[in-house]
Amino acid sequence: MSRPPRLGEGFFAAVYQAVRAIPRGRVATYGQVARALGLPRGARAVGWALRALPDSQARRVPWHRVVSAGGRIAARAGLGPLRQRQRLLAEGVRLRKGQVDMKRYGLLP
DNA sequence: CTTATGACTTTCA
DNA sequence: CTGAAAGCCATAA
Repeated sequence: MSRPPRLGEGFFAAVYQAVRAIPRGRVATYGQVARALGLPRGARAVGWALRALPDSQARRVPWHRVVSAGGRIAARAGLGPLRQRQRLLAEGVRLRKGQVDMKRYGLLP
């Protein structure tokens, strides 16, 4: 049987896999994830992939551990930012002025 | 093929 | 600290 066309199969999967590798209680930036994928300047593309993250996968992909440069929670429509904040707090990530202290919780130095 | 979009990032005023 | 602008990347249309 032939496979159905799977757009962005590689890239999306790579992003999700990289995000799954972020340990509980730790966070990484979009830029760091992009780097891990070999795209030093593909931060926006990572955001695109997470935006397209289906609820089914959201269960096993810790998308809330991905933040913007400096530890800020990326703004977007809906309750996303609020839920992200709650999830982070729930696993012990303290916020400093609404931002994550990357020195302490950043996965990478 | 060309445009437009967005969970980004960095630089500059 | 704010905010604008430009650069970047994968997709969507």
